[in-house]
Amino acid sequence: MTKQRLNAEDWLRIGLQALARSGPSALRAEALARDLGTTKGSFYWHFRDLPDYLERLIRFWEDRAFEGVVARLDGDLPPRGRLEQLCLLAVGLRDPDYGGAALEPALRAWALSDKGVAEAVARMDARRIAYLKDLCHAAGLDTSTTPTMLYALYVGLETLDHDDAEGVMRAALLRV
Amino acid sequence: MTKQRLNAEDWLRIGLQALARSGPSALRAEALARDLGTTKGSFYWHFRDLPDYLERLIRFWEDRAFEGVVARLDGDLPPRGRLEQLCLLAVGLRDPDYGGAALEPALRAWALSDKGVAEAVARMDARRIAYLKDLCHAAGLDTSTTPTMLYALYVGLETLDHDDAEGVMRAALLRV
DNA sequence: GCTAGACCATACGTCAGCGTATGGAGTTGT
DNA sequence: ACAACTCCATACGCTGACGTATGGTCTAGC
Repeated sequence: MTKQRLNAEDWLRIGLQALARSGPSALRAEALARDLGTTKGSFYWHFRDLPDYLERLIRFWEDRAFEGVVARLDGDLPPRGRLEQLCLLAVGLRDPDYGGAALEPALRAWALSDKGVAEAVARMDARRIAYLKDLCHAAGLDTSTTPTMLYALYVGLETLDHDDAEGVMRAALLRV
Repeated sequence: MTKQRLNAEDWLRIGLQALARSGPSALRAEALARDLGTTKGSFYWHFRDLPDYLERLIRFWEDRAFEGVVARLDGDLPPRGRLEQLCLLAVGLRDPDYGGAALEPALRAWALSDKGVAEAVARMDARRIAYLKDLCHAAGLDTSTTPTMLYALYVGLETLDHDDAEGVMRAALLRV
């Protein structure tokens, strides 16, 4: 039932899923090939080598992880409403095709042993916090600690994989 | 200047440091031996094999990570004061001999690919959150979301390795 | 149907890291 | 001094994973 001819994006998607499921050590050509029901012959057709694949994998994530959430925001809401919607969206639904909620903790894990990944994650964090800061500013909230606090809370809830992450985030939003 | 005869604890300490510095992939016998200025002959003298070492490493952490912080609390403080002291201690000083602030994110990274580690981390999380819940209860605070919120914030700040983690935590404590 | 190119399977060389075997050096007690 | 024990160095075989080489299969276009 799995498709027989693959393209590079199939390999990248399965890579994010494997990363989310089993951590960075799952990013090996032969193991991914098994997941896709093929062999590494296909892998080395679509990618020069493993570093090439990993580099494109991290860019694949980076190209989607910011827009994916922000694009869903309701532009008609006032700043405060958009802030709350953003925080609740972030801790809520994720796309399982791209690794689901476990992806980003695994990415941070990967960043521990790969400088390029660490830089990509740092860029993403900075970008998101800057966006949160703008929203807080527009909503007339404190901008010195609140944006970082909300973001750290998001990262922590994601890491802990807490059942009622949304409830906790909601309680926190009542207090900012 | 490094000591010539080693014991098992030397290997465990260097293991936590390597884990914190470079992630789980650094937990290899020969690499650790280089760090200690010896060879894997010593490693296999003190440990049966790698699984044995890793198992003892995780227990080594588990035996210290809870008591290490709680023992420093000032018992004379009222509950609310102890809660605040605990949160600020947690995001603050760490023992670099045992891996420093980067250790626990690396442990969570490791947990992604090792079931035993995942269970140990889950036990630790549950234990700490239960302790926080007791403190919140004694302080007359909400116990449904606040303990998890404070803990997730701690985990997030630790993961982000934020410069002013203490300031962010302090701001959060003003609002619980 | 045939050819060209895109895509995949398989076999192989290479290397890193595990675990073992064995001998040797250092230390302690007598 | 010697024996016994603790601890470490080194050489070796083995496995898993990377990357290459080479040939096979599928599909599009004519």
